[in-house]
Amino acid sequence: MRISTRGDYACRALLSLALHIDKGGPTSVRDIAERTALPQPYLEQILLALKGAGIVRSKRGVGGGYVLAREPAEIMVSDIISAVDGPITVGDFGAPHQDGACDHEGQCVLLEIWNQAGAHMREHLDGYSLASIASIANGESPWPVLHEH
Amino acid sequence: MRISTRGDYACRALLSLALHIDKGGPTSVRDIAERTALPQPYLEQILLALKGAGIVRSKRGVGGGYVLAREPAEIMVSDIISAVDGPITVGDFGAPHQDGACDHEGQCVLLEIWNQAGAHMREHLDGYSLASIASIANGESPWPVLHEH
DNA sequence: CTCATTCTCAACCGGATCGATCAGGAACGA
DNA sequence: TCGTTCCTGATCGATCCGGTTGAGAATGAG
Repeated sequence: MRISTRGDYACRALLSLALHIDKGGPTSVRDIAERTALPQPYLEQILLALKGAGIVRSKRGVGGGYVLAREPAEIMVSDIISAVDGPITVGDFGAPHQDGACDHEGQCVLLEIWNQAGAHMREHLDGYSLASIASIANGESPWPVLHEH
Repeated sequence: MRISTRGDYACRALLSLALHIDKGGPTSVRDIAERTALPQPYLEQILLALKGAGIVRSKRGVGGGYVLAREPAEIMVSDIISAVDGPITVGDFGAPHQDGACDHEGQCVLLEIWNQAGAHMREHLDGYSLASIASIANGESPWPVLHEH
């Protein structure tokens, strides 16, 4: 999985929403763009995708903007990435034991290794919620201890 | 890191070399292409990159071809991927605490998460050598137990 | 009702990358 | 000298990516 700037931008925008969640009301795209220093028109497009995935809600008209649709603790980085960058996989190879991908020598084994890598990735990104990132950013929480192999 | 077909193809080709290592002599690109069912002209290009990275050696003229430059047990999947697909990272964002990437809100934290993901990836791909893959493919070894998070 | 605000939608663009091919050229061995 | 085989570099079409543009439609303040 390559994490594109879209995924990064989406996370930055949502992190900004999470950090200012006390304000209660919606935040306009313009404000988010200013706080995060991201290009506003591009950000609009990304927020639309996040809305489509049910991660944010929107309100139009004056005083409108975007709000997180769930609690920050229930929005995982993996959700965000797959909403804007598509499913979290490491490559677009067929599944093992399908479409003849394993007809030659030990190639199934390689496919399985790529799939494992994708699964690792998903697990890792599933270990961080907006809430946890926000509190690390605030200095309220330390970095979690990571399991090494 | 997105693993492209180049990385996959490179591994398949080298796995083929490892599986037929008993023959001793070099194997021509044509033979490798036939055994792996990969497009030969494309494969040539990939093998050239692998040669540049010192993973295979080549011999020209009749009876020429490619040979693994090291023991299969000493060639890691991570070596192969980074030889043909470039460094194993998850995205091309600047390093944390550099070029102003962390000027806005808690964005450093996100960068660090991406870097961790890349590191995980590298470790995972560093856990398989050509030799281990070959013996799994042969049924001589079982799959290793994976650490879950 | 009117109007500025704000989200929504769709097209578009330049550049990069990717998978793949093609056409020689250069080394090597018989 | 000649065929085999690697080597080099150019090229190609398709796709994606980061980003812009421009018009439209809902909303609420006045």
